[in-house]
Amino acid sequence: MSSSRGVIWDRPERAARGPAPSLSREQITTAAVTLADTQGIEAVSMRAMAAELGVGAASLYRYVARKDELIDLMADAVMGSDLQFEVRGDWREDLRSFAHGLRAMTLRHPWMAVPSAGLRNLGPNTARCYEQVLSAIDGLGLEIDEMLVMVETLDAFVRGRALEELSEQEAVRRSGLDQKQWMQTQIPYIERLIQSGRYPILTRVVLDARAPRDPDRLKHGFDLGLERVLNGLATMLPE
Amino acid sequence: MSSSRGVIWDRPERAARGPAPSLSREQITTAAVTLADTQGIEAVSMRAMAAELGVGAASLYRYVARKDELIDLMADAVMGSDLQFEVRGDWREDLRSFAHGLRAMTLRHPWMAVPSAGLRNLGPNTARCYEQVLSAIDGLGLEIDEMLVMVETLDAFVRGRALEELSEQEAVRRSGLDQKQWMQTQIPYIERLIQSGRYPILTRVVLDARAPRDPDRLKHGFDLGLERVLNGLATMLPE
DNA sequence: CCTTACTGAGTACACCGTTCGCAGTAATCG
DNA sequence: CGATTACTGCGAACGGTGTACTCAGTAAGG
Repeated sequence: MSSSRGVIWDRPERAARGPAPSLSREQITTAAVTLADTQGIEAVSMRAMAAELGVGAASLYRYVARKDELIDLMADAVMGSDLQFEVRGDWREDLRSFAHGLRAMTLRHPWMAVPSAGLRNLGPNTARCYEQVLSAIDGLGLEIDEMLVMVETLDAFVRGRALEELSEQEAVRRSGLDQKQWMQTQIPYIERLIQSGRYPILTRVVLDARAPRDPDRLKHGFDLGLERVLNGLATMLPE
Repeated sequence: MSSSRGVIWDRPERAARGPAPSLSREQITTAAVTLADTQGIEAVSMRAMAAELGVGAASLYRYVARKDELIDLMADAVMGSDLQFEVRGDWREDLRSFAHGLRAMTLRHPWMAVPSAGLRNLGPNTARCYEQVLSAIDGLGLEIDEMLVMVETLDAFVRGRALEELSEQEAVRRSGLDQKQWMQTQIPYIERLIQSGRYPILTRVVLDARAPRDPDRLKHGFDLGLERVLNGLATMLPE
């Protein structure tokens, strides 16, 4: 049930016999990514995809065993084309570059933040990215297991942040309202929270913190947190 | 469109006039949580919920404006009843306790890891939890904005880890196979990756690392990463 | 050249979230 | 005490969804 036979990356794109497919995986994938970026991931339905590509809905199942596999293709394609970072030799700078690249990629493709598109199926592009980031901390005297912990920890931070950063944005988008209007719907509740007196520190957050009023608060929070995480990872290094 | 009027936490549960509702929010919420825990979040449909509660599907819309609100209720209920941690006065121990509690909660309710159930709508229980964890780092000489960064960073790490830890488990569950069978479907692909020779470090991971063979690898990775993150957060403290 | 194995796709099934309208009921007001 | 008002439960229906089945058509291998 997982798929007709094995992982999609192991199935040949074109069969040995029979007529040539009228579509390519790449064609389908880029169409899906464009649709997801512009209309949201929930707009990527098999029928919508088929319409976009000018074929019947059922035809797509010649290319993909289940919709999940389409998502896998999308995720790996984006990892290949949109995740950019540099490995120059300074581990800290390199990991920072990776983190920024991963964040930027996720913000460009919000649907990448949801777990259905995780590293569930390690596509070739995804594998290349992790190979690259691992190479940035290779030769520092770390065991391979320690290297894994390091990358997984950083990855978790970035993805967790992206989740936080996108959750509000997604809530706004789904409500159909614009940012301002949505804010208005939240204000009365927040005020009631404050007036209840049961949340003194959250009250300070709302009243005193710069963050809620800073348009770049998410970016700032990310950058500050990232430096702390990198500080923490530095404590893993030998000596 | 966001909801009939305002946030659900601001709407009274029972109307001033008319017959008494035959269900309560709590009843609906606990039924939904149980269903999500046992059958997966995608099994939580309005019809299934209605059947479970012995009412018509449309009746649920007397309690909830959209399905999203039901998810909000579920998330906040779990934050209230299943997220346990202690604040004793040692900030590091307290944040560790929070992290462990948050991870345990997420593993017990995998659907909590997806962004649709994030802190999108800050329910009363969710607010109480964040109030509590903020109190653990109050009085350390940090600005309120710095306290926010600290909590958000830790939260991001834990949620990101939970996403990683659950993604495989979710993939297995959705495939309908058991763990062993699913593993078998992945092996040929992994072998091809290795044999391609393009991923030398990933090859070392597969061949040399203890992690892939360690049944507790996820817990270990979490604990190790958590200590690094806490080390990093310590570098935020004044002096 | 014929067998084999594929491709495209119409149709159908079993779901899904949500809306509408209507009958019934309880609290409030005059 | 009506009458009014505002609610409750919910059957039916609308427009979607993923996907299985089937069948005709086509290209390559032996």
